[in-house]
Amino acid sequence: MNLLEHLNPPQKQAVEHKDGPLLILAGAGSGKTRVITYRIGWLILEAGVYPEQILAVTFTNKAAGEMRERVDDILSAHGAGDDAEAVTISTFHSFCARLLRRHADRLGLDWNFNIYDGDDQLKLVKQVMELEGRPKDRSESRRLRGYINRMKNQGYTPELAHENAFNAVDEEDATFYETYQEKLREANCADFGDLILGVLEIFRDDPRLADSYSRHWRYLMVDEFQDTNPAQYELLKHLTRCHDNLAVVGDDDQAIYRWRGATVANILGFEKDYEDAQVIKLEQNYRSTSVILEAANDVIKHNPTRRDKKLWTEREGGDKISLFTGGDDREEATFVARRIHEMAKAGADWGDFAVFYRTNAQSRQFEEQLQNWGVPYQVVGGISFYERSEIKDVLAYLKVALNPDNEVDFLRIINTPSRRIGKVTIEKLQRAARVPGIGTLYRAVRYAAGHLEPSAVGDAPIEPEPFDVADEEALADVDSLRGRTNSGVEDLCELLFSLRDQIAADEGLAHVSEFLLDQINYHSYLESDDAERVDDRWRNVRELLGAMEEFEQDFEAREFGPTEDADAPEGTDMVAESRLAKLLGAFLDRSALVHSTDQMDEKGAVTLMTVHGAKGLEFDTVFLAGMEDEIFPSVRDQFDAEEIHEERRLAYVAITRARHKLYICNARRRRIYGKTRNTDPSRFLLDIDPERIEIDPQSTSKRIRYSSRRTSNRGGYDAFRQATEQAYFGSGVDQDAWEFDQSPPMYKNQVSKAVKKTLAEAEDGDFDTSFSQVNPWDDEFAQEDAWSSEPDAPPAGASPGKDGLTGCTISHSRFGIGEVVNVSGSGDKAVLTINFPGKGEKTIIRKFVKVLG
DNA sequence: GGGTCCCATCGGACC
DNA sequence: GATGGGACCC
Repeated sequence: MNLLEHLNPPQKQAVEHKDGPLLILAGAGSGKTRVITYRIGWLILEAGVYPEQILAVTFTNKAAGEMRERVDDILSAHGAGDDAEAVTISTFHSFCARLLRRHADRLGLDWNFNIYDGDDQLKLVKQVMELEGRPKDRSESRRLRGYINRMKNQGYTPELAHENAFNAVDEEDATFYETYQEKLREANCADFGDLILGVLEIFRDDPRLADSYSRHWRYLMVDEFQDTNPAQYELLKHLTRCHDNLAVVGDDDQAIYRWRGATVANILGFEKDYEDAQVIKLEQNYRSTSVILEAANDVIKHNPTRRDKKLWTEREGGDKISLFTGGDDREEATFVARRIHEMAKAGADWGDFAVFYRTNAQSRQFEEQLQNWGVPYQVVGGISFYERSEIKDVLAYLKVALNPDNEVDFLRIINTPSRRIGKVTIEKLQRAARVPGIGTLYRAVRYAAGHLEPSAVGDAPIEPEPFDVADEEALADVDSLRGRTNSGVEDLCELLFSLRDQIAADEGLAHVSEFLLDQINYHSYLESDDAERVDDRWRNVRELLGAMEEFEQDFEAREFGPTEDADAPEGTDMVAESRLAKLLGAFLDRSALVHSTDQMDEKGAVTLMTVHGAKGLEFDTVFLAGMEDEIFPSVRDQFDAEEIHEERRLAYVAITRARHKLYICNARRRRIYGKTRNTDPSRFLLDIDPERIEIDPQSTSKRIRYSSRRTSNRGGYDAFRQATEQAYFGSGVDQDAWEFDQSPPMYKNQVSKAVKKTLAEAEDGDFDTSFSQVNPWDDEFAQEDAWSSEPDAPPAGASPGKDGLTGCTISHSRFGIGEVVNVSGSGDKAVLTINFPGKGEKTIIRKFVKVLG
């Protein structure tokens, strides 16, 4: 069989691993997708495994799609093309969404629940805050959303959140989480975190159900394993209850989703959890030249506690990395556009180029300049198609039609386009919704519209049972809305009834939407809303309908997992039984879970994306833009050791995307939040051996270390340190809060506020203002040589401990015995990075550990 | 009671 | 630069 002939020995070994746990440490560009797909092929073709028994999990739909395609190719080439369909290849979220749909009732959800995205989630948080009489506070609502997501990523239900609360603030947040969760269930909705956590709850509750799924999918494979969070890890544990055939592929150096709850401990400690795990390292890089690879290594080697591995390539040498420094961010963008234009003229394809930046906001300059130079481009990410307001509007109607309890979406559509239902009316309806016997906003609207009897599509009758004066008043208020001429409430009610009738009658999805657009006169609404953008937005709406038609054609309710375990469908709801309801549900799920990075397939255009979006991709020529401190690494992360490690990994990911040529760009001055500021070159850029860099002839600055600041940003760093210590030691908080471990509790926020303040003070003083007067060009004449200047202050966390603690064994009251892997600062307040076997790495203040020697 | 406009605020990477 | 909330006008 020639299946394995194109694989190198470790790849081959990984592919031919059949049973038992397997950890594949796959460096950037080492062919990991190849290994996964060939292993799937090998299991089916050579090892007698049924395709239905294989489950491959990825993080993005794009990765899943690509994997399916390649599995399809491999199997087809060996005459088993039909088998590819039967393999389950899915993202964590899609996979869980499907499981959850099947067993929704076990969580107190109905079959027709909707999925809330981050925006919807924030709206619900605000509603709950209002309900609790908390003051409106934007940052507080965001913080609470963040808290809830963190808990869910940890696999914590509200109950567990309470159990793990350290202090009063935690308790309060956990209580909020509890209320939020109740409201979410009342709305018959699930947020992203719920998809995973919900399945966990079901499995925790009924291990036998987990067993049956575990017996069904006997061979599991997980891509990008370093980005799994504790909840996802637990999910995998449930799914491997009846076997231990778990093959994971990952690279700890590419872990960039810590902020999403991912924990590298999963990959660093895999063998501890799966004791007889085989470990295979893929270290040969097939993608990049050695110049690029070594530059990446220059950067990443500053991170402590990496799994030992060394990438190598046969592609010795290669073009040096070109550095361009512009006077400002506009010059930077102009350079990129012009250089791409030149290279394309010389024969390169537009599709060979990519521009990476740290934040989406940076894309604007590049878009403008690329347009100026007539370069075709596509922006990946940013505001996704499904996040556009016109798309969300249309989908909100459909979501409510399917699931009228969905309050967030109900509020979205109640007066869009205007039905003259304003704030006061909405408040009345919301009060009425709380009257027993009414219960939801939808039913309040039906009540207000006089539809007390059940509707044709099986809604329950409305029988309000007021039990106090407030209820009576609420009902009287809502009664008063009834019967007014042109009542918007009645219109809305009629519209929802028709939509539900059409779903029950199994009309086409696009047809129903067409009807909707017509009924609400959506085009004129768009026109009145924003006359300039109406064409654009209407085109988006048409595109959505096109997507529906396409989806409808391909749709077939496919089997998913063991059929005998499906919870029996119940009820005689006409909507529930229609094909269109299932189709619509599936379409809405996909809309919620598909991100715009997933639909990037245009050839013949330059790709613009964030570094996060770039993971897993490769391009001939990469422009890595905005390589300045406070941009990359991001301001928000530069003082926390763990965060800076993550930023460094991000830089590593960016560099290793390039096949032949890497450009690194930055600007000496940049407009940020409306203010122009001088910049410092990124510390990651300075990490790269200058041997590998050449200054582009067009560069404004002829030096790598172009900064004209008198001091390095050391001053800011010291200010930070002081602020941190004050924040920690001044407020007398609970000791356990001091470790900023994988699940940073709530103190971070308090600290960062103090830090911000101190930094602001530092800048008001002699720190920042002084160099705004310095001629930005003067460093060309500076006396220091570009390379003879002192090395930068080591980044936080990477400086060697003065106490000689590194390598010491210590003990901690909660985590037990561990080994110090890194020290920053000194004395009692030194920040230690400690590896606790089996528990992963924690960052703990010196005075809370006992040094054993 | 609803609609509009202006001001203030805040700003990350994503399923 | 977007977005949301509140003041003010209709």
